[in-house]
Amino acid sequence: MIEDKNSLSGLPTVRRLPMYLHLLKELNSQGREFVSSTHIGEKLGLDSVQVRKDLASTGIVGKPKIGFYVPALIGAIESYLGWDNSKDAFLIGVGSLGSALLGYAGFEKRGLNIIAAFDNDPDKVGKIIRGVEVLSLDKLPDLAERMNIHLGILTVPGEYAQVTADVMVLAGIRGIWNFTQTYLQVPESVFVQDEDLAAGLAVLSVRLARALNQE
Amino acid sequence: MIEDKNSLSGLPTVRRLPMYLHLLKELNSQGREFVSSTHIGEKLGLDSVQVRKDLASTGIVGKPKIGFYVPALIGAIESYLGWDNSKDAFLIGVGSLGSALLGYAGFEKRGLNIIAAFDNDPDKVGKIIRGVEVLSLDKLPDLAERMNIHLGILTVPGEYAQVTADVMVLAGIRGIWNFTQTYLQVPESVFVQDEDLAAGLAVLSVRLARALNQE
DNA sequence: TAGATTGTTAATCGATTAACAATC
DNA sequence: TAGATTGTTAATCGATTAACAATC
Repeated sequence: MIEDKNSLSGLPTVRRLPMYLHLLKELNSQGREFVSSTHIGEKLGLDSVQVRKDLASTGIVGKPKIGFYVPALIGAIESYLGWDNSKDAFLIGVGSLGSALLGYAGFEKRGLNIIAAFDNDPDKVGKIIRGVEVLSLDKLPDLAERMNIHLGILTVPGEYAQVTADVMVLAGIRGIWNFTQTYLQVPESVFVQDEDLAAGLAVLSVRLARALNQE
Repeated sequence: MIEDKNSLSGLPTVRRLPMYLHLLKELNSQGREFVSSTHIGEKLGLDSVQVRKDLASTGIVGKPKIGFYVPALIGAIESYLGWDNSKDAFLIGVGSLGSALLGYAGFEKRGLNIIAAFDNDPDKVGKIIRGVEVLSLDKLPDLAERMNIHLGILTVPGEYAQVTADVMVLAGIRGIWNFTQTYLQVPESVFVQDEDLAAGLAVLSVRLARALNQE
């Protein structure tokens, strides 16, 4: 079965699942056992039908009149997202954004372990930033193979994005979380997940302009 | 005319505009005068029809057989996004992500100026981080009014997100760029732009699992 | 039982893609 | 002129929302 690598089907749902998870963990820590889709929807500004459809995609089944058992729901979402399994990753480019991501506590609790960082700057190589050692980019191919790493977080300056991605692909990286502005050309076997701050800023800019002009 | 604040119409286009802009500036610096939608599409992995439709939303008009005049296109996109006008903003929460954003050079060239940062931690108040002074959160309401600030970047820990947002709204902030995981309850007159790293990580996780399992 | 809630099927909505006329 | 390219109108596709039967 061939899957279009640009297929976005189901992705809006996948993007909402972390919101549910966040709320459910809060409810769980408050000792709440059951929750209805109506309640979740109210808390997150979503329609209850959409909540039920999203949750159904994880395979969970609720009980009429009662709702969903919170611990089971948490487990189902984490399992669906694979956040109950550990995934090792490299981070490439230890600038300000890269450094911030190295210290982001949210990765670990979602199964993502950054086990090494890489940079070309001799001033940075050898340092330990937020508990992660910074290595020379030369060492990436060898290490990726030996440690069986398939995932890379790309935070280099835009002008080096493509050449760095080429190195990563050759080293066997199969997924690139791309924080640069550059559109990466990669083989079909590799997927790129773009995380573009500028896209959010664009929406923000347009909406702010509308809000300030219209009222 | 009442506008639904949750309206997403046109937003996919708005989110793609920064990509075009990035490419066009590169072409411009290479001295290229004209570019076709086909060429843009090839460089960015998009269909040429979609490129034309996206560009048309900015009001630009191309020339059959020739394409679009690059400098005019750059100007049209920047104007449509309002990136040619300066917008002042506050940043609230000077943790690792907040600090990284303070140093993000991409904001300035898109018309976003962070003119002050706020935090409740006495160790941080009074410091200057990446050229921006960190002030006590107490001072936000007074300063927002005096300086006529309507935009806030929220990077506090999740558990303080709602109370901090409440303070911001009372202070007259009209737009909140929300980097926390918390869904914010705000009045209709305020818009929230969520920027959720976990959403991207969720998509990445699901796609990586598929890629590694299926082949 | 009655009513709240789930889960499914159908309708709507918006965005993308296809087809094609207009134009330099 | 011929052909490449734009811009528009129609068709398709996927996601959201509405309607409603099933169930505890």
